[in-house]
Amino acid sequence: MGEEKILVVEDDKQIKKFIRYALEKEGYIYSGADNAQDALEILVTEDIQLILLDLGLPDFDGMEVLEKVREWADIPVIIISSRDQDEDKVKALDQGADDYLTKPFSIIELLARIRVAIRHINKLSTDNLKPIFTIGNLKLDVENHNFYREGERLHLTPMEFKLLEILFKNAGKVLTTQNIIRQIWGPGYGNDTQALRTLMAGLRRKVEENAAKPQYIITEIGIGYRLRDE
Amino acid sequence: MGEEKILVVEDDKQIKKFIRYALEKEGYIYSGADNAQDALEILVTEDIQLILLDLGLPDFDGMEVLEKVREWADIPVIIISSRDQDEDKVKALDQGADDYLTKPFSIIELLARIRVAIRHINKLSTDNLKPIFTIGNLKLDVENHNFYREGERLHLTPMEFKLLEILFKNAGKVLTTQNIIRQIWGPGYGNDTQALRTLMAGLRRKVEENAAKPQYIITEIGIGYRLRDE
DNA sequence: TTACTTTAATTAAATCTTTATAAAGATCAA
DNA sequence: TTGATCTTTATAAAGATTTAATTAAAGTAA
Repeated sequence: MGEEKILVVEDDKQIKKFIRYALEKEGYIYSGADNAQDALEILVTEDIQLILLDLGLPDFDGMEVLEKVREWADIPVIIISSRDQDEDKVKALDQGADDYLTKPFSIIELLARIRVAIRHINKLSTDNLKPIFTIGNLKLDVENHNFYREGERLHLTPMEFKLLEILFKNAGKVLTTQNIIRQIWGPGYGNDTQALRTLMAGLRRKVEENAAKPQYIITEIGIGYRLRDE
Repeated sequence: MGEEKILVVEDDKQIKKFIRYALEKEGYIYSGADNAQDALEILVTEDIQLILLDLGLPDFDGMEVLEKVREWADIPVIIISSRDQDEDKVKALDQGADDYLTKPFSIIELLARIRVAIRHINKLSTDNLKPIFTIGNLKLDVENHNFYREGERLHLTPMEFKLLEILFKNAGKVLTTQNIIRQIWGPGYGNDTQALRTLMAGLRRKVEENAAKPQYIITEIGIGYRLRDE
């Protein structure tokens, strides 16, 4: 999130500076062009995720840039223009622009519309929001709620799954029993370490080859547990 | 193309009439609601492709409609509002709206922005278009609304079909009961897991050889259901 | 009507908690 | 270092609780 590279095509230095400041503050990577020629150059050499395009450029009309981009890629394009005629907006939007802002515009609106555009591309690429953890021959797919050992899917109870997820999220680190208990049973739960031990025994029976000699879930006596992560 | 059904949520009869005329002239199918209540009602009963939403509604705030819709589906929403404060725009766009137009707006700009939104959903749906699902000896033809087991066509009730479609679309993943309920009955529906269980029993009787030992629709106790996908 | 959906009641199953006991590790005096 | 003792952890099994499946009956809409 927030690491998208945005190309700003605008000849007014003042406005460009202003936009650059706002974008970088939000965590985006900025790239700038003063004219159509440079913009197209940057587009083929850099990995741009979104374009902010002014229509009034010194060399070509911004519409030509839009046309060239659309021949070639589906990068979202937000037009920023001083032309406020409806016909201009319609033409640009039908030419493939994703949004159209008229100058002067507020920077918070611009940023919100950038977020909308990025949401759209993320939906296209069907990003996996939740990670898939893999350690040794164990695999935990949190998104789809699946656990595999040596490629074979094994059933975990809800609490076993939750416990294993906590361990995976902190792989390599030692978690205190109290910490784990609080994460599973919530705060206000007594220090019922016995319940955790029982749960742990059941989980180990499924995770480990030999539960008596754990290879993954290591006990740190007097402290808690740790998932081996080499 | 041009046969999308558009829901217009707006209490001003004048504006609604105006928009209706424009939409129908463009070949869209019009559907109208005066308030939030009716809007949600229509959303669960009709197959809506796009929503034009006024924020100033008589019963609830339009933002609540937006929130409910987003809990449940990815239908594009274009806000049409007389509130022209930047903060309102940012809030709505971040809440999941796809565009924001301030009244008074020109009808040609509205139509252009509708075309942009529809372009987006068409891009989404052509990328992951799978009209006929097959798993084991089950076949689901969503396009023609047919279900086959071992080549033999079986009748499913509308809700059974919808449920099976959801399962097929997420084959291999575990779907929570709450998630399934929302997808079938729509937003604002209580956590009536019992209705789902009954529906599931009926579906299993048709899908499974032996409903007592399901081979396809697996129960993940404490979580939800999963369609086996190997 | 007829087919479908929802509600309700009963039965069944899986999961969670508790308890008892065994095993492993730590401590300390001689 | 050794062995007695205490502390901590592991496992198994019984009981309690939660969750799901099934069936039948009542309500709804075409």
